[in-house]
Amino acid sequence: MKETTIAGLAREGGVGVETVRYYQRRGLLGTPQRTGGVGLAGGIRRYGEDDIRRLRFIRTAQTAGFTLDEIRELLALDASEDRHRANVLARERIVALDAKIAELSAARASLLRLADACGSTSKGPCPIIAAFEQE
Amino acid sequence: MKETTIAGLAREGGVGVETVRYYQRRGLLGTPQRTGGVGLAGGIRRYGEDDIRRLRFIRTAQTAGFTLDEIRELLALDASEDRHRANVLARERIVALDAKIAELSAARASLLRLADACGSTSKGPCPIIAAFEQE
DNA sequence: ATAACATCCGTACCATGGTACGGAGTCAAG
DNA sequence: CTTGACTCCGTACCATGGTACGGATGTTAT
Repeated sequence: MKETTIAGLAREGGVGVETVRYYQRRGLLGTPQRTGGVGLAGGIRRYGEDDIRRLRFIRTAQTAGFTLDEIRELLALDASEDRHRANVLARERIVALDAKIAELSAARASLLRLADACGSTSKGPCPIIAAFEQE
Repeated sequence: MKETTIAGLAREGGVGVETVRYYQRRGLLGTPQRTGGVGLAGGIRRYGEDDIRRLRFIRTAQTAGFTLDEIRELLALDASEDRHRANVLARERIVALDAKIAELSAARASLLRLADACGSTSKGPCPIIAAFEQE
């Protein structure tokens, strides 16, 4: 069973150590028991595969546009029986995502107009503002 | 010739007055000469169609993922002869946009898997983390 | 000409998502 | 058994893109 330290976890998740710690503070990742440690103090926390999966999930959920607070809810839901709530959150996000994708596609079209207009050999200023006007 | 105050400009651009003022501070919008005003002080600034177009451009450029600093550069470029620079910026952003659109599409697929898995009638927890795992 | 409302501007504050610092403790190698 | 790298934790700081406050001044309707 592969166990690692916070640095290993961060590496596996493609983030920095400080970011892992930040997620812990925000309640997205747990803080395992410290191992070793003399008496009351010290010791190092060890992380396993579950933590890595969890961290990776956080990153991909972020790309889906969930905020860290929403991701915290999703993570709580993952273990709960509330399938309905999970379903609602997913569908809401799909709608938002579709809107965002449409928006970006429109922006892409504008940029293509811009690049075309400013790629030609003719002289003079490039009408940047105008290129966005037919949105 | 339709002239308006900052509140009208903000309304036309779909933003708040404070946001307009923020863009002015950031150098994205100008501050026209104050009209009226007794002696050295006071007077109200008036805005025209150009300002409205400029403000709308800022908003749509933001949806294309440009930062306010980049938008400031675009606005400066709009009047300049540097067609090449404009072209480069546009093409760079198209590449970034394509990547972002692909990312969002992948996230959408994950969410659809999630909604499917959690929409079924069966009981138990909904595997939210797992639904994102085949990315 | 006065009340009611807008503008102007500086400054402060906010949310989000981190990133950095520094002192104390821990651990493995030589 | 010391040196060097890493961990832990609290706290501070950062960038981005705003939002709010408040006093002085300007404008407009009655």
